Amino acid sequence: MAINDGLSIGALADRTGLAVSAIRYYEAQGLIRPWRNAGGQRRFERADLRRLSFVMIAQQFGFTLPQIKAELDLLPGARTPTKADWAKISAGFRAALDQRIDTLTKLRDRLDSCIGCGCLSLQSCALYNPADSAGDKGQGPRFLMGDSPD
Amino acid sequence: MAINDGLSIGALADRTGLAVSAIRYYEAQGLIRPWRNAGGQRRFERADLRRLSFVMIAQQFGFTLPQIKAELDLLPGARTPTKADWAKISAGFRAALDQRIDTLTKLRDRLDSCIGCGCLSLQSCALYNPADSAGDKGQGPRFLMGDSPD
DNA sequence: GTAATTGCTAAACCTAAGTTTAGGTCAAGG
DNA sequence: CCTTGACCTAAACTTAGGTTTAGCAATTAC
Repeated sequence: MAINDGLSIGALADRTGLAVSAIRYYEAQGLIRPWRNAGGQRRFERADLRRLSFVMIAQQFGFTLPQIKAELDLLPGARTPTKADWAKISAGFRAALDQRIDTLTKLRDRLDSCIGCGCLSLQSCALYNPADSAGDKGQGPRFLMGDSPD
Repeated sequence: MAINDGLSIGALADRTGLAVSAIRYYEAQGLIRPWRNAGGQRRFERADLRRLSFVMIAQQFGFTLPQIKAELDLLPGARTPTKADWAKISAGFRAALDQRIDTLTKLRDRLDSCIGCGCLSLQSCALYNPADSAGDKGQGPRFLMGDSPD
């Protein structure tokens, strides 16, 4: 082990389970800032383990890398999240999650009403509500089932 | 209006709300099969309105285009879904939706337990469960928070 | 009849979150 | 010293679901 401590990228990959390429990519996106040893290789602090864990968890909650970076950048001194930080941030995660569950639940309710009504050619199909989409695929269509107003 | 009936791609775009480019893309993916008029332009049947509506709804439920194509291809004679078809298919949608809601609900439960325990450096963090991920982003990491077994 | 609109194709471009490859360097063990 | 394995960069490639552009052809409107 080198006197000049710090984890190599491979060690960090082993301990987080991330691919080496992913860690380099996260650095390119500004999520971590390793220093370099004399030979130009990346060296990481132990705190980066927590930082990367935070990234992985936040991804599970559906946040994009830029959003996660924004969260991390908000921490004073760009520090790695502490327990107290976590309590604050996780409350936000909780809210985002509630919202997603709520959206899907409403979609399910609309589906249920649609199974019953067989609305494959109705003027206004409850199944399509652009403002409350589960998929968030762009702006989306305005009419359904060939029943646009003539 | 041409004697030789059928909708032009622009008319179909207007009635579905889809972009013309999206409709051509769906054709390239095999979701619709328009014929061509004497001048080589696409002409669509009115049934394609329903077909595209079906595609849009299925997308909301999180299905990919290949999956949607598979559903459509299963219909006898590759026909456009009828009311009876819809009842069958929508039951499958309902199940998929239930599953997604369930996954998110479990994630929320894990988050709740994690807010309380402040587990930012625990050996086994309930927040990471690769087999039940909300994001489905590949295989994912194996350890969290820098506590991989040494 | 002519201009404006709409349609055609093929290929390039877009985002997100990485992976892969090519060609070369560094570090550790014997 | 020498080999092997880990590491380096830059750029290209991947998937999904399309959009944009360029250069023409067909249709429609006046």
